[in-house]
Amino acid sequence: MRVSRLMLATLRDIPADAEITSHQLLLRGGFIKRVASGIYAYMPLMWRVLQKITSIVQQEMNAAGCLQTLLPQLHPSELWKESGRWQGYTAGEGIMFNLKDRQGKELGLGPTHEEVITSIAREIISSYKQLPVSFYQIQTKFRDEIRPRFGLMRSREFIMKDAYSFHRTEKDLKEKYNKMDEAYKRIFEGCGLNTVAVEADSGAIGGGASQEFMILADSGEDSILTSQDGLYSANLEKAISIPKKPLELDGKDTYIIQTTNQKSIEEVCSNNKLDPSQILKVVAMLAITQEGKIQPLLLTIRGDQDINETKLTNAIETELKQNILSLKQITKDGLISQGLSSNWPFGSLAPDLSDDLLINAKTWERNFLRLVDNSAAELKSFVCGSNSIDKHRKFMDWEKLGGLPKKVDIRNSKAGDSCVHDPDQKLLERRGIEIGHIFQLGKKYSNALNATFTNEQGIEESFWMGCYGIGISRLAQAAVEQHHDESGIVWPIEIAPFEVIVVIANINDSNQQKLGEKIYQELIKEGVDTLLDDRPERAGVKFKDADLIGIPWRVVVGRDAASDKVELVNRANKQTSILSSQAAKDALYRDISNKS
RNA sequence: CGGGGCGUGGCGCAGUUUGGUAGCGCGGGUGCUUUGGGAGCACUAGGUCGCAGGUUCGAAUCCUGUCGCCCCGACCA
Repeated sequence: MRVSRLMLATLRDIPADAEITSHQLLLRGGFIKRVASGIYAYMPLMWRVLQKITSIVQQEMNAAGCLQTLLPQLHPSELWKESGRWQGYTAGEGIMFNLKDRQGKELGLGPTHEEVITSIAREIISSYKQLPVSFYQIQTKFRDEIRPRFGLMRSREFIMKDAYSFHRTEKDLKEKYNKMDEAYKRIFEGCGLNTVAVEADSGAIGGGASQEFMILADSGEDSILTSQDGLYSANLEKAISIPKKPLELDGKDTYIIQTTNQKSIEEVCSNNKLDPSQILKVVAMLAITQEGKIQPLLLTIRGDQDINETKLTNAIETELKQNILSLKQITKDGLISQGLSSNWPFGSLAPDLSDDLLINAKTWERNFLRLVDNSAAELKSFVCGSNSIDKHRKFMDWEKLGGLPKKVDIRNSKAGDSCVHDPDQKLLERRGIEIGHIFQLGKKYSNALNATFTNEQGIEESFWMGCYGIGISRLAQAAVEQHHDESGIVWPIEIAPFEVIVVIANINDSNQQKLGEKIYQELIKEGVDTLLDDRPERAGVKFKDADLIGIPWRVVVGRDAASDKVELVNRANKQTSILSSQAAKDALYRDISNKS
């Protein structure tokens, strides 16, 4: 391809609406154009990158025995109602774009494809003899994100590879899961990326074991906790750890301490010579379920710890056996709108707060779901609220509070905590961009959609399912986030839009022109993805553009063209060597064939 | 949705406080010069100042409404 015909439109200034480097560089290099918030056009250079990623993914998926398909983007609501996800995905803060057709039938624009693939599997798979089987597709998905941001990192329309596997046994599923784990590692390595695999929550998709693949970057939206020895790493949502030891509180005889105007843990501590680890933090919240139930919650955790909403949501779902749509704080306004007294002793709440406070609630459940985090449950003696304003109780224990509520892990792990696998190891916190996620779904969807096969005994059984995603367009931008310098993008050669750019320094010099053309033609003939910068620009402009768009190798045909000498420049390390044109080509063939 | 910010040629911005001929840099076109790290000179094209209403002799500027975009939080590949 000739740069003169490429519609290359690079920008010198940083577009105002791009925050992170990778987004800025993709816009400046003309790789993407924003069409609306969270909706982007992939321009020719970007499309080449996406195609390269796609082909690496296809190769590994095919090698892992997955069958490529292309599933519809328009999904009938019936399927999503069968799985029970229609309401959650469309109502309120749901992320599924949805519409009605001319008959008034409701349709959703696919954010993910469990329902579609499961409904197909139930029709075509009837016997254990057909199992296992895995399908995958690479295509555009739609999610009406609450807040699109950072270009392709969180867009409303994006390209994703998703795969779904069907098995007769859990063991078989686990084997596949491990195989996919390996395939994923090869894919990311094949794309020239450094990734970290972390344990993850399975989130809205639901199911069992799950693992995310992260690209480490300060701009990442996820927090990752990793042990120093590298043996443990998990997403913050999922991470478990041992919190630091609480300071002992010695004393058996409970008494009231006056805590006037001391609302926060910090205030109570500094005024009464206490440590946050000696205090119970009690939080009143509401959980809104998919069935419309509004459940008041009374949550207790150690004062120096924080609640993890993902773990909390999971714990409540287990308790209530209903899906949670959202969680929110109980506020005075909320109490008033329920016709309840707004005089709750916020700031002095205790785990034994009476259900009587809810007795006149209009739409809320009239009792608290009480949960206590392990960190608080383990305290022998502690300070806690007294359920009356400005008073706390010192030297309390769980017996005096009428026993321990349901014990759960709803605590955020944090940097500095000890690891479970080895308490001598401390957790470190880093930021990451999630580019892949593999799940063991189990039977959640096959049960919901009644997708069964007949086993050897002639008995119908639901499929064991797995699901495996890679954000193709996000991966492309994450690659830029990981590989760039002050001059622009430094594409890993495996996914670069072109492998080589031949720059004719001065197009008016016929020696340069002829030699440049010749090298270009020969590289093309050898199957090297080559770009020829044949524009009548000054050399400096062409160098700047080549650096910005990040082509891994640059061949400069310039002053010494008459004596068949060219310059070979490595974009990543800026190393330059002056070679005969043949030697330069040989060097390129060597490097590029090593990589592919 | 809550909080913050911004909409002025393709891109980056000034002008808005205090109403009075719409400006600068980059980019585009033409010509001459230059030709290895975003060249110089000259000429030139390109703007309903997001949109709608209002106030005023007069609105980019003041008022009201509305739409869009970006950032921080809840969502996720």
